[in-house]
Amino acid sequence: MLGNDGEALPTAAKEIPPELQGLRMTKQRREVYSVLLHNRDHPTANEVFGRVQADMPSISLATVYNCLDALVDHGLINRVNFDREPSRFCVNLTPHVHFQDKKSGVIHDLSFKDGCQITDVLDLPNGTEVSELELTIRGFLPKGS
Amino acid sequence: MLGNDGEALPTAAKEIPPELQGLRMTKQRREVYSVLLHNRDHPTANEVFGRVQADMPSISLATVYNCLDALVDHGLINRVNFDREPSRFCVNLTPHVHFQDKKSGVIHDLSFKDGCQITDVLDLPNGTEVSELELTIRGFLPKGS
DNA sequence: AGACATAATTAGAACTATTCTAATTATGTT
DNA sequence: AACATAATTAGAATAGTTCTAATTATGTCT
Repeated sequence: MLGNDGEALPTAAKEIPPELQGLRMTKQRREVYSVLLHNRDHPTANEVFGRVQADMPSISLATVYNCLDALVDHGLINRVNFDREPSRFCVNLTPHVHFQDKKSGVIHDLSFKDGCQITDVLDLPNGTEVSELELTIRGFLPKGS
Repeated sequence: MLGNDGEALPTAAKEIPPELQGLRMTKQRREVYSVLLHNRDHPTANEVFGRVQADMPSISLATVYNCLDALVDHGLINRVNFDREPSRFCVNLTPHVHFQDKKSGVIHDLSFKDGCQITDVLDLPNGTEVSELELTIRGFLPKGS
């Protein structure tokens, strides 16, 4: 259903980054994280479940939810919400927003223009502390992108 | 739970704007819309249900959902989603984003700086057509705003 | 290594916001 | 008034997610 952006990807498992400190890296969490690293198409929990089952048929859906929560809590992945659709998960930790192409359904990560952030264009009271910010866009990409 | 921003508000019912063309204005839809106009605190469907029941005890929750959907479809109100929490509803039709103060829980409408829009700071491919865009922010307002 | 405390996993039940179904009622039109 | 159509309603159904309680794994301390 959803495609893959096709970037070069690390081979995971062996290359799990140091943010993992403080998170008990169980087989299940490693596998969930690895699945997310290998196919960065913003899968839902259920899609992750399906992919993990290929390597680990005995895992339960509850565990997938638990693992995803743990990874989000430790800042290794992000949760992405479009409206009230099922949450999706994203390993891209750089500041970005999400754009879903209405033709293909593919979700793309969109960066900011150099040196820009969203709050540059917003009328925020001086001294406001932003803790969480989520921007989702749907639309049509130009032909041939 | 949620407060009211305290703006001057029209008395509704009598002052329903012309966008209503094409929408059959039933007692229930009028009442739902009127409730939203009178207290602009971004209530959930369930909160709207509770408020409408004061004037119209026989209304059903399904009708409230139907009415909200109809009003959204006709562009009279907007649906607001924070994560996967219950949808909230907003009569403000001007371009704005939503900020929830983590201290009070109150949701504020935030405007753009003069002449700015979000896409100004985003790296969108040239010719991208944006159909829907939602930005939600959570954080802390400075003391005494 | 063995024993212990703690945390993670699991299956399944439970929960909640929302949507659906089918029957009834209201609306606007001829 | 009669008709066709759309809206309302109660309640059942659905779907994503969370909870519960039992089991298993993990890391630590001796």
